[in-house]
Amino acid sequence: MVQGKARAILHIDMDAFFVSVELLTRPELVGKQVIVGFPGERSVVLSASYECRALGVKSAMPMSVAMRMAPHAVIIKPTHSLYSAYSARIMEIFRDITPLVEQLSVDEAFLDVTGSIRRLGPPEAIGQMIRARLRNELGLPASVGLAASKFVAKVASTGAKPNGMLVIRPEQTLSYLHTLPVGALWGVGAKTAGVLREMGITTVAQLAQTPRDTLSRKLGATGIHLHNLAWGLDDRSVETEREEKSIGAEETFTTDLWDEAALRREILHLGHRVAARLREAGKVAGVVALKLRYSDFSTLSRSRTLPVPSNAAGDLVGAAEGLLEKLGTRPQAVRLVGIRAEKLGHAGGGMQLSIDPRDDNWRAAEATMDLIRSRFPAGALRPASLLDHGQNEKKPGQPS
DNA sequence: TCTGGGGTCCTTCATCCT
DNA sequence: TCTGAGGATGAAGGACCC
Repeated sequence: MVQGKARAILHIDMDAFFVSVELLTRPELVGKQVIVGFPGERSVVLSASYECRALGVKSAMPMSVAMRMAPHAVIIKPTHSLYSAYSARIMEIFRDITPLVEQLSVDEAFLDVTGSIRRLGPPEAIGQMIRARLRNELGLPASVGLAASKFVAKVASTGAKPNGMLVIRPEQTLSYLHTLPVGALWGVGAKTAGVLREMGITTVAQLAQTPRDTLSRKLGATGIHLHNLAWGLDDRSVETEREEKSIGAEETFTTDLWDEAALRREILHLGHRVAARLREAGKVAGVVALKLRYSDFSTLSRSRTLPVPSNAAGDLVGAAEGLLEKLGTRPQAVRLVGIRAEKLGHAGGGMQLSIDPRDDNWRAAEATMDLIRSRFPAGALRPASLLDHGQNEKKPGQPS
């Protein structure tokens, strides 16, 4: 909703972020077809250079399809630690401009620069300044959208790609939005687009002209939300604080798995990964969820509330194994297994009490493992039950 | 073409409690 | 003691995003 003095919201989105970071150390690949992702059969494209995108390659596309579309592309395995490091430097630059930064992911954020105008000049100039700093200080291209609301700013940055800036003034909002397909709206994916198509709606303009009741009947609250967006109504503010609501880990096997023991080993492995991340974040889990995906891609999840919130791997693994047992025999081979910690609380507020002294020993052992992990490379330490087992189930290049 | 891994949010259904 | 309504909560699944 644009009322009174219009806000100045920037949405900044790095261009082909993973690829751009990799090219910093491989300048010979600039201007070439480059894909970041695992070359394995079951992986997907994480990021593609614009030279690849011109051939139809997109993020999240199966790697096998991408390689067919761009057979000469150079494939680079991802270096997530590097992307995190650059992400931190990008966010530093943003916070140098304004404290009102809402980080959406490693490579994009909203900035409310309404209060920075007196100090730094008009928002257009601030946007260009940020792009220049990203380019000069980090060597990374970014696209910027400027509008009076988060949603329109995001749409604008998409329209600005690659390496550009698009300003949508309040009075231009509707004429711009109504030129777009419904898929441009945040929250319209393949399914919702399909429902809308069946209703004869393929553009934002058509969506805007559809009665709210009709949309509500078909799509529930989503329909009302989309109708608001189609009229440019979005008064959400830039949120600087965000608390994690869940922490999880999952693994897709190179070949689908029937072997019970191998499945349990993976659950043990994932449980330790999740528990370590919980401890690192100073959190405890109130609920543990187990996720299985079968050969036919059908997915099921089961969850269990822990008697006492915990961040000990033993507790997470125990709950996940209990859920697995409750499922009984599996109708198909398993393609993916995952564990997620939910209903997170702060660790330490109420230290877990246990009647079993062995629990304290385990917790002490896990705290020691955290310490060793922090000083030595990842993967140097793992539970004994994971040694010399199950290596063939892992995807190539995946840490274990 | 055949689908990763990390998340968030929403809807629906079941269960418990008053 | 039985029954039904309605709210709160938990569990499961789906859709979506990057």
